[in-house]
Amino acid sequence: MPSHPLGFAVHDHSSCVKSALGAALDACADRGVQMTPVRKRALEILLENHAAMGAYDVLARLDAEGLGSKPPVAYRALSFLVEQGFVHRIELLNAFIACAHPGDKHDPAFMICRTCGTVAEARISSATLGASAAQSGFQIEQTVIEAQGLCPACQPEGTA
Amino acid sequence: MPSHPLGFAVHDHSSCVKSALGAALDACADRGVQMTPVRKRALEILLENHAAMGAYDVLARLDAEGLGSKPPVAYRALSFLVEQGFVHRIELLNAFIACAHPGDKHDPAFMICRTCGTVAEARISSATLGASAAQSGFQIEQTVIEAQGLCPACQPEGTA
DNA sequence: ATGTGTATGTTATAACATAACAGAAAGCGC
DNA sequence: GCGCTTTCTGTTATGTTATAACATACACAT
Repeated sequence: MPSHPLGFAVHDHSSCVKSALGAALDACADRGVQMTPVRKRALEILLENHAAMGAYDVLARLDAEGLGSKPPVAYRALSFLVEQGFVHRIELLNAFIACAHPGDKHDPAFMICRTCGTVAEARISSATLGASAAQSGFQIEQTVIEAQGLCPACQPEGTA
Repeated sequence: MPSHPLGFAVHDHSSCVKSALGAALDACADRGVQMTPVRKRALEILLENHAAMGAYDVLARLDAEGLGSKPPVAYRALSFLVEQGFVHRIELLNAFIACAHPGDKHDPAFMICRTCGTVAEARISSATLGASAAQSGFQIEQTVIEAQGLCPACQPEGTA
């Protein structure tokens, strides 16, 4: 059982990095967009880190490798990756995380542990929100669904 | 029809301000917390404005009235109001808005128009998210549910 | 070779947020 | 009243996140 759909469990990390990167490269080819060195490295950094990172954290690593030292470099790469669906932005943390379900574009949902900072991406439907929107005539383009709380590992004994 | 549950319609504004303020004062009395002048005025500003405002926008108004000119003044008042459930923070906008359903604490959901900036608070259940969380053992403490898109008034003709 | 589109490099600054400490005001026990 | 504690406010300084604006490079087509 190399991976868990909800992210709070162990998994085969190096293989998940490789497959996600491969999927991203394929998607770029399909869509006719460019996976340039900065963009690719930014994605790798997020995939390897496997946790939410601030834009300036990503920038620091890019800088260490000579790939750019100014904020716009990081923000532009991250914007591209988010647009393409390879990376998600987590509003509650002002941070970014590599997508756990690469390949298909989707609206993500996250569970964020306030103790250890672990972020798990969940697949959920936003049907409830959609129904509410339809009722009022609102046309949804993007949804943000984030929960903060305690992950299984950080809960006091007997509370889980 | 003075008000609409989803916020994209007209309503009796001055009465909604008064009733929300009254509900907040009552809640403070019940809970033994203080609705000080700065806090009260910050809430009134948000209620009167009836739209999402940045912390610095609120601060500018407080400053104009001699109630404080430094960022911590605004952030402290807003933190208090959010804690008490009188105001919600909108992560997508880094902004604050007076609660549309004062009195009972709840996890809010928002629909945000990207054209006119109008924000509507919706009552929705986060049951879907709750189920996903329960499955993985995650203990939710707070949820953020925000949708961005086009409100009825900003949609191109024939699209609604 | 020139134009066009896309991506990168850089400067500067805008916008959002908090740590840390000092002072004032309110409540309480005595 | 007096001293104590708690809570709230005032202020300085700084930290963190994000973007506008403009210059340069590069790739590809005509």
